[in-house]
Amino acid sequence: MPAPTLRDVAEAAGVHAATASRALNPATRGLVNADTARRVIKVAESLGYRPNPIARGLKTAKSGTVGIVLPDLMNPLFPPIVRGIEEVLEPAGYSGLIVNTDNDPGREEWQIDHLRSRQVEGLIVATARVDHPLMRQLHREGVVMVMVNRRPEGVDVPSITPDDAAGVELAVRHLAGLGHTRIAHVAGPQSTSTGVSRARAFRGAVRDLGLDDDPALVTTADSWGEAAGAEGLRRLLEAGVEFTAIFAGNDLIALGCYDVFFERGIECPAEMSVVGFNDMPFLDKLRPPLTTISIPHQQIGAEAARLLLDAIADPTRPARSVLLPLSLVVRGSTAPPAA
Amino acid sequence: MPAPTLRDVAEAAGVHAATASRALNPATRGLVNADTARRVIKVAESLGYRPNPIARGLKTAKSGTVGIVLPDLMNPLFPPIVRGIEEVLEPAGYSGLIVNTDNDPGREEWQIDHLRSRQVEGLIVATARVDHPLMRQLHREGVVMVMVNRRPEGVDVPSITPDDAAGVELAVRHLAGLGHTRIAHVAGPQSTSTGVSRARAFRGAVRDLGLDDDPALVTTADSWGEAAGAEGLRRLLEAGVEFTAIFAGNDLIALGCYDVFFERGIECPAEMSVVGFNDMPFLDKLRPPLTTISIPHQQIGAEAARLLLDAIADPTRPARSVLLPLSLVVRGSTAPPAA
DNA sequence: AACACTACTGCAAACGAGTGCAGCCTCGTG
DNA sequence: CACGAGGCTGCACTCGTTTGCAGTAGTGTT
Repeated sequence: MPAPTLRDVAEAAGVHAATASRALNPATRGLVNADTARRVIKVAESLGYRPNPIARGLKTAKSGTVGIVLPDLMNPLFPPIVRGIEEVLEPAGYSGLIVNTDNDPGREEWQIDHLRSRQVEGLIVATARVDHPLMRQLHREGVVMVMVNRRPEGVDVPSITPDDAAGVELAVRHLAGLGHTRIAHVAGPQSTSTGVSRARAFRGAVRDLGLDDDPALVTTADSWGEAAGAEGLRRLLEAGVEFTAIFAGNDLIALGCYDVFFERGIECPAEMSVVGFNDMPFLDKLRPPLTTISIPHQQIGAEAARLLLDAIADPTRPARSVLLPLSLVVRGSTAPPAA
Repeated sequence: MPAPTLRDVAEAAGVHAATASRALNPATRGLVNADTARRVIKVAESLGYRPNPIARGLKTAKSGTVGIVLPDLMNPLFPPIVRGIEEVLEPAGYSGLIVNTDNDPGREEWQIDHLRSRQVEGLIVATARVDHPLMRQLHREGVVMVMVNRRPEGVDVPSITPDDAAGVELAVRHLAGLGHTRIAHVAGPQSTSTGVSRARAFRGAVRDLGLDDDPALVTTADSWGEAAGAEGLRRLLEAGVEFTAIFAGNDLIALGCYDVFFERGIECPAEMSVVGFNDMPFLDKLRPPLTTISIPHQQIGAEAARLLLDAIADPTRPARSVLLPLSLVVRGSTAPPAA
């Protein structure tokens, strides 16, 4: 009871393997007599024939797999993206091979090497580092790929990114609408592209809305985590700067702020408002529930996969990039400033 | 600049492809002259040769991939498990193909079919449904697999499960140690194996510790979510049963209890203690931070992968199963009962 | 009736690596 | 010097599928 092969099907249908192959492949089906094709298909079905993708891949140099390169699957940001990716890969007959880089350049290189040796047809790269000689090299070598969450500089690669600038403006406008005029920003690490773009957008929004544009109001955390966020807020507080609201570089940094509120007895949102960025799961369970900017992660993944499939189908097509709109989720961590 | 093949290496080294193959494969290296082998290896390296796993797979019927079947990657339970799995798969030269079933039996069957046609060498199955004719059939057909989070009934398949009963006892003992004698249980759905086993363990622990064993103290939620948990606690409250602590079937159910506390003005932990189960991420950010039972998810994944690799290496080996110990994480949601 | 043409099908050669078998050479032994 | 035994290496086939090419039969045109 080994799995039936194409030959078995051909034999049972009384035709040559080549004919069976053509009959089973929709693209070449036109080359064989319609009756014969029908017969072959029926036999294949009754035998429970499944084409062996390995053999097929050997001949066609296509593996039907794409690599998904993440910094860390355990970051709640990524599962929805992966989900979105698979949502479009699957109907197209592709599968995704997921690897974690832990943001370690050496590991990233090793993992991508590993993926290439597995003959992936394309790469979806979601790592956050801002420079990437590796990407540049891969692109030169003709590896088709798309980037997620970051626009590549100088490399002609499709990318799909959330419209951070618009999101930041949404947040700042919300705060300003509540009456805040002195808003602080605990930015993410400036070695990441999102870190710098959000910080830049923050300054822009503050100016556009005519709020206090005081450089002392922004500090940068040295990682995207809670500890670094807490550290950042402490710096601001200890510098004696006055402000009534905080725009955090991401939700984790906002959570770090919560820790500082607790440790210093600051009431949120009565004395201090915060807005995060990303809309991680379970933010609504916090006290107070965190107001944040929601990113359509799943849609990002889906769009990325679509772009990749396009690029695989026609590698010469010029790199198209997509900017996805974000939305503001108002919860309990923002309120008008104390009079 | 196409990737160099075995032939290219052989040619460059002045030997036949067969010799090169043997030289490169540690298992057959002994068959060739040591000097030749060294030379071939050096040439291969300098050419940047990588064996094509597709071609290799065709001949050896091994794909170097295993399937990972999850209900839903977006459930925070699974990423750490996946991480653990890849942690051991990777050094062994294997990769994991992840699929989501959404707990839909039809989809599950389709997905597993898909995996099999991709020639996976084994399956790690982490779906939660309690009956599984499909598993039985796969096992009969000789598909090697291991189950995670659930012990299969009647099928001789290795499994790796957290020691739920011990975990439940840890929780109840903690509450009892604080002085609680009337502890309620909002159980998970009894259609899932963990739902029933935790409920059973709860009754056992209560009896063992000599606490009030009142059937009115346990209710069951009809899903593992927050809404269902809230609903369950409301039922208990409205029935007028007296109790000072709650053991929730999982963390989400505990979160549902938080919602009810908020809506009825119940002080936690002053008036009511709660303990959850699973130790999801960010539980420490809640007010109060949730006391819960921690499951070593990553270790579970790693252990599962090890078991699978063993089974692949020697399919005749009898199914070995592992029960992993859990631990209690005491945070702010538990305190002695109000006097 | 010869011709071109279409429509179909089979043959055989790939794809890249693994492997049983046979042959070669060399060495050691009688 | 002849013979056998190892030690290495090459030949050729295999895995399951795709695909260029050639061949056959049937149809229509002149």
